[in-house]
Amino acid sequence: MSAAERTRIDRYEPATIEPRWQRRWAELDLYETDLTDESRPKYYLLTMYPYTSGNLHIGHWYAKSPTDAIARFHRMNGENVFLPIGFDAFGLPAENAAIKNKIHPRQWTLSNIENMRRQLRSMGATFAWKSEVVTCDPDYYRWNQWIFLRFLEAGLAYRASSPVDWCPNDGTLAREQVEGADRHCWRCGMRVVKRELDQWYLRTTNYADELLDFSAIEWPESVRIMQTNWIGRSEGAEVAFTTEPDESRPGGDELRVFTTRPDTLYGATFMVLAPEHALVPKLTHSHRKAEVEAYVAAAGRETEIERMSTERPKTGVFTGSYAVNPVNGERIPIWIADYVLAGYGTGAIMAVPAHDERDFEFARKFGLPIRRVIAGPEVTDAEVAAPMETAFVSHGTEERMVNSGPYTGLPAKEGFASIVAMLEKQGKGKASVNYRLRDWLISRQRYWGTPIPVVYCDSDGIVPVPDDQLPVRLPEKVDYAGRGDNPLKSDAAFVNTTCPRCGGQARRETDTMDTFIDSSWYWFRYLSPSDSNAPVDRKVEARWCPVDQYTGGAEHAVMHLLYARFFTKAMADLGLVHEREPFKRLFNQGQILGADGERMSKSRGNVQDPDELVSRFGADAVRLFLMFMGPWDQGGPWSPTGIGGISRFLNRVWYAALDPHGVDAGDAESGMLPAGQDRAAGERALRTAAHRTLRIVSEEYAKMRFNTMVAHLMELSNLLQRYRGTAAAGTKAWNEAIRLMLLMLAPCAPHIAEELWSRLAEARGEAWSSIHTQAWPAVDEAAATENEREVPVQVNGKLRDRVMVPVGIGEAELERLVLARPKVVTALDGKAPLKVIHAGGKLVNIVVR
RNA sequence: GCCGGAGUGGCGGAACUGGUAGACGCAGCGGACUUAAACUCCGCGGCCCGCGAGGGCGUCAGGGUUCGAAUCCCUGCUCCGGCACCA
Repeated sequence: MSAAERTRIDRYEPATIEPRWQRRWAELDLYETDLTDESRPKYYLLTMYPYTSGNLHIGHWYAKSPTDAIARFHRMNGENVFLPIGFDAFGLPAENAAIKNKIHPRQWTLSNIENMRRQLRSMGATFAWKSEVVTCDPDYYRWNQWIFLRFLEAGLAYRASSPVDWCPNDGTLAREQVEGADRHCWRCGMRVVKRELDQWYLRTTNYADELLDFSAIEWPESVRIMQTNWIGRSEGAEVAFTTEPDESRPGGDELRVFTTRPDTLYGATFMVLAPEHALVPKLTHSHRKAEVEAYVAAAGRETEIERMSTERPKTGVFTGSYAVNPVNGERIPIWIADYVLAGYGTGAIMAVPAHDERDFEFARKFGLPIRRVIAGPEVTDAEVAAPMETAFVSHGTEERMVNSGPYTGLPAKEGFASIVAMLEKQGKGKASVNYRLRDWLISRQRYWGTPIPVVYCDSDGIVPVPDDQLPVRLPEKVDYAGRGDNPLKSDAAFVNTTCPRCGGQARRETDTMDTFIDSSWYWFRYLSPSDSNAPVDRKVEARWCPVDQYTGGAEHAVMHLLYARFFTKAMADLGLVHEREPFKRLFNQGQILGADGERMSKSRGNVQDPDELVSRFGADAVRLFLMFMGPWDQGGPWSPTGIGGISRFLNRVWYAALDPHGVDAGDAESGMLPAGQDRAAGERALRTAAHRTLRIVSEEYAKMRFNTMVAHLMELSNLLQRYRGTAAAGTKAWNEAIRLMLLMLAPCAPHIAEELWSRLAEARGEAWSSIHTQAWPAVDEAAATENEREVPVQVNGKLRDRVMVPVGIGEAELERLVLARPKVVTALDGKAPLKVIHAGGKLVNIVVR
């Protein structure tokens, strides 16, 4: 097609058509969901709401374009789709910006939201904007407070003093918000230190076992494994040792330990207590006092990083006391060492150096005895007696017990059970389960979050703020005064209040809630965003929950996704909701990295701005390109080089739809039907291709395989291109193929599909009705079936020929045909076939010797 | 160290449940159109040998199972994600 001819019809100009349709769709409320509509099945689709950083980057588009395509696909398939959007609007960056630019966090956040709304709209996505929630809105966070008060009443929230992870920027952190071997803050990267503080906790550990049960949800295995590991359930036993009396002390104190290896109890040669263990002062012998106190003090000063490093050699000191092993009455020394953690189990262990690597290292260093009590099936008596070079940790049905009194000779697994039973009988222990999971520390020492709704009264202690006084609002005027400190603390008008119980003077809690509280129930709020009676409308929730499909990044596997499950279960137990799982299906999309393969960040200067791409190529091209890049769960480095190919594809669709008879200049063949084809054959080929594509594409939308879905649309477009300008163009079959192409394109490239749809309707003189309200087309199976098929022919597994055969051909017939092929005859080289394999009509393999 | 996942052309990637490796696209090359360029269109394209027909090799490496392996099994290497002394 020459330039002159091309101007005969309008060019494809995304910059003019896209905003026009976006406006039109919004005017028509095309994507607002009627939550009361019960005539169609519901489909609750949720994408993780963005943090209000101010700008969307290409990663947001990568996450949200396919999500929007899913929404549109399901809507076309007759479901009532709800795809809400909102903003995660509390958090430290707002405060940092406030300090730096002297702008109020609220103002910073709200203006960022304005910009992000504009950017999100430019995607042309089907978000139900009228259901939007913004978490820094008092109408939202008052329900954080309300739910917190219900948790408090139910004993699910409590205040406790313990050593906590403290980040100089973010204040205290939950356990899962501290990352890496160097123990840094997940958000700002600062190293954390330990501090002893009074803080608020939520009892996530109450739900440890239920959180391990994933039977009601379909989540990626990797996430389930991560959560399982994070919860870290260990089955074992608690064993009571008793302290020995000596010349200065009476003894008789009970020292309980947790062990996962009761089968090794005869191998315990010493005990180790965490330096913080309550019995340490009492057990310290007078002549060891100085040394022990110095060690405890040093351990207290150390940062977590030093203490937790596995590289560091073991340290510890002897207390001077001894304990008695309940199974054999043996007297073993009690040590303290910082490799034993105060916060896990009982804060004390029995050390079995022969069968635990850490205890082994410690015993070696301090010359403590190492006694083997478990041996593998091949180990001889002589070897059992020989000194050990490493700890032997395996214990299954193969391994047997040695040096274990009456248990000697038993398989380790049996010994485990027998010893636990014996301990229980004698009252010296019991089977016990421990979890790595800790309760969720939610207190944060900063301004821009939800105030924790309690006051402290000198006479009444901790008093919850009554419901009718909610929300406890953040004061508008904030004085940062240049300190990194929480400005609420120095805000007298906020802090000083009266006790709701006695009316006397009281102080408000100045800590605010972890922002993960906000995201732990936000999808419930989307269902009734302005309900002023309850956080969740149970009627609507009953119909719409759980979320059918949740999409978002894998980085939230053990934080947000675990908190959300905990909240849902706790809220269900409080009768606030019906469902015990928040998200039925989860999909983790991959992450888009910078062109350098590194995480996109302003400081690296590798951030791709989507606005710029949209103005150059159009939203449809950007969306399609992101979907085409590769599997959605894979992500990868950003490279814009391929986007031109997508533009070309959309252009070809444009001209095929509007100008079927146009022929582009090319070689002499163009504009002619393929050799041997008449118009009818061309039409048949078009119909077959269109319906086969529809069959595959429908499946790929459902399976979220967008990259191959786009590839198949391109194949169909290439075929249309071949017939464009031929006698088959503009025929009924051609128009059908175009129609199917537009319908298939509609979920992923909504603007161009709508534009062409409306132009074609106009050309036919029909009234417009949006392509996005059309039903997904049905495959014409008769058209999609071909009557000939190509069968590859192998000789000894090597491809030698291909034959076209009628579809229903019998094996004998096919075999005769194949053996007569010249290429096959040559390949056989006169040898007689030993065996002929028909792989279900898909392939023929002739085996010769 | 432990637990996951992945290694396929110059690049992104495709290949159903063991059955034609490299779909689709990018970059590249040749051609048409153009005064010219861009755009657009037609064609070529794993590597090696060959004018060609064709042949040999080829999915991280090495071994195995099978008529047949990118796909299954064993051993090793590399990369990515998670965990960080949890007794």
